[in-house]
Amino acid sequence: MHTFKGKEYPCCTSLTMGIIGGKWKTVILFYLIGGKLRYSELRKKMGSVTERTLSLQLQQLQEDGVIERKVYYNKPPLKVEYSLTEFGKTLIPLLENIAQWGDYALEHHAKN
Amino acid sequence: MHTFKGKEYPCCTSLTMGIIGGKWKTVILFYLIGGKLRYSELRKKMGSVTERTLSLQLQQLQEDGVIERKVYYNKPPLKVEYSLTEFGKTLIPLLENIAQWGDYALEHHAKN
DNA sequence: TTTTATACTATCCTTTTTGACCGTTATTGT
DNA sequence: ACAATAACGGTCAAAAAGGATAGTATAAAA
Repeated sequence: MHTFKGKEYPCCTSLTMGIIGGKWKTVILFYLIGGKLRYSELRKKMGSVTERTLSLQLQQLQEDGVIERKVYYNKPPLKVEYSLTEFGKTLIPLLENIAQWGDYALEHHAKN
Repeated sequence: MHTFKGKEYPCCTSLTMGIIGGKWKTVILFYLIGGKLRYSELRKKMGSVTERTLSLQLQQLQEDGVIERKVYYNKPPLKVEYSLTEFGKTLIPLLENIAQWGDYALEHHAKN
């Protein structure tokens, strides 16, 4: 049994999944590999997500320390940018692996 | 938008997560890397899972074609063994990557 | 002046996931 | 005779995740 940021996980694989799991987190992280993005840019890239869900996921990723949020207060309109932290960048090889396997599965087993 | 086994995913990363995501699936798959295991062996290794949840997860992994179930009817007691399919074996590098990152996170960021 | 854009938050609700607990069939060990 | 093991499935309930919709503040654009 492992503990990370106050949550308990039965295995090191489930710890990873606790951080990047769920319907949208890997999608967000995958887009952020390319560099920082504003809230609205993320939303456009991820067509079907609702605003509430997106901001919840962003909050959780921040809490786990994998992304950071920077606000530019000078001269509205408000500008907020999200990016991977140094810790979050250690996820990049894994995220690419996940994306590659998804592509592979589609190509080789997409009968239906 | 991608479709796999009748389900829709907005991104190739979420397709992968749809197959290996959830609280227990990576744990099961990770144990199966070492070779086939009986239902009861899996249960002992995964202390806190309930039987119903374990069998549900096993069913879903079968439906997605990553594990297979073999029953030995000759001479009860019933014996059932689970193992990775050839398709499931293509997940091994990814699963190891996931486990390694979990370990890494624990070592470097386990303040609490 | 109404609309648009930005970056959210608040409610409420539905769906999905997970857990607790019990029942089943058959056989071997004590 | 009775308990234990094996491998589940069924029912109910709680918890977690996700979606729909609307509202906030500010300022620039039409």
